[in-house]
Amino acid sequence: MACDAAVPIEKLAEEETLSLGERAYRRLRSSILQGALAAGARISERGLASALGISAQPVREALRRLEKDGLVVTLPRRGTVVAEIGPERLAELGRIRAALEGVAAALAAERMSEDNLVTLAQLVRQMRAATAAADHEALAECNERFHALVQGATGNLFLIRSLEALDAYDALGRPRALGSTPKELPRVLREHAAILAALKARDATLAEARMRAHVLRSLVANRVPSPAPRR
Amino acid sequence: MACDAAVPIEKLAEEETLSLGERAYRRLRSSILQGALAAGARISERGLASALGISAQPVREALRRLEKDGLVVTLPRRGTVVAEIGPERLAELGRIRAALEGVAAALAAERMSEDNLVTLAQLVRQMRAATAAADHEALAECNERFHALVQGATGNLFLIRSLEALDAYDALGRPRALGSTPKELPRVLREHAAILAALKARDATLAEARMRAHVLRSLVANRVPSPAPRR
DNA sequence: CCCTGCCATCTGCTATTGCAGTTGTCCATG
DNA sequence: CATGGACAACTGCAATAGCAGATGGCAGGG
Repeated sequence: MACDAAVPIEKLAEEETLSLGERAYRRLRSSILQGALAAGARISERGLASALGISAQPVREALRRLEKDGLVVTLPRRGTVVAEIGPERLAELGRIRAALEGVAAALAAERMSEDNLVTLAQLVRQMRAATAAADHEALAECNERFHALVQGATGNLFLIRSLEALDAYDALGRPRALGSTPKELPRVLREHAAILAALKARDATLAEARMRAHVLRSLVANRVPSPAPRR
Repeated sequence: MACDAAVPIEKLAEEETLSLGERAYRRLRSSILQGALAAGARISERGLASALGISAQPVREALRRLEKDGLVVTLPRRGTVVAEIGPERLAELGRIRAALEGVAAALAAERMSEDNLVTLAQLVRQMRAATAAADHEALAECNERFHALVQGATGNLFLIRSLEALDAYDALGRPRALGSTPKELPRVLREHAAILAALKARDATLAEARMRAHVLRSLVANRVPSPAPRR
């Protein structure tokens, strides 16, 4: 079966063979998340289609998926607009995220592979170095990989998808203002280490509690100055 | 603006003016949930379209939405099949549900209206009567309304949608086997009363803990005999 | 008899076309 | 000048037609 082919087609095919609807979805999603499409902006199926150089069908499909994500709302026969999300809703979603990440940690504690635990330990070491060097960028990436690994270890698609959707909300509600905290770096490192310890010990309850508290603390640390308590 | 119309169009229009895609989605979803479309069954866009007497487009749209729900998986260029869900996944989803319902209870404790609390109290009274009469049917309905009210009181769309999706999974994984527990009726009543008390006291932490424990207990009570621990 | 290659058929996917409801504008009218 | 109604330009929605890729059976060569 074509053993002569020495070039690994599979790699580059990842981005090229995706359906147009899929590509439109990802592109639109990132546009919204990065703020290129501000909240409340009106979107037209046809207009967007011609802008992307494709038909209206895939665009419509992408919009439907974004609607399921809650990033967009469609008014029948009137138009589609980018969803808006207030600070109070964002706080609620943060609490939901904390709960879900907690469950993810609990599941991971029960069934995470030893290999994954080793990888997590490596990540924590990298975080320690990044913290010492005050490298916010590296720390943020390690943090992301840490959480992604824990979530992925659960193997639970529903959980992963829900957290991805929450990520989207999070990025949507916090427009461009995620400058990592200045002196909170040691706390982040310490908490991840503690979570890792609980995972290694296969203590689901402890892992859940620590993960949940960690996420909650990170949320209050990262939040914008204040919604200026109106009324 | 057409003030002469004395007939409330809005009511019956609910089912008639829905888009074909929306109707196809609901119909397919209920078919899957009720077991008419068994897990693993193959679905064809064209076939289903002709069966429903509509075009393939709305059907495709419905399938995409179901895919987002996790009720269906699509293999590119090969076909679409109804998702299968094993008992272990079901248990995981139960824990996720418990966590989410816990957060819902916490949010509800903080912002639930007094009217809603009164309604909940009425529901608990009805549950007491149903328990005394051993009316499983009525108890189940009260239970559903209780939880729906708590969830709705949060006003959080993401939370509500996630729990709806979990309901779907639940119904999918537990095919026709939800005969309420025989002698667990008093426990259900007691726990709901306790949750209501915490909500009345506006104690978010307590409400969350009680709701979560309640859901977890209901899950282990309702679960099938045993997945027969293999290995 | 078994394996290999081809081809009819089915699949999801995309483009094109047109329909029906909504909105905003412009002109005629009071 | 203000107001009401009709027309034009949108919008999302649906149907039709045809594309490329995947599958299963069938025939031909080993």
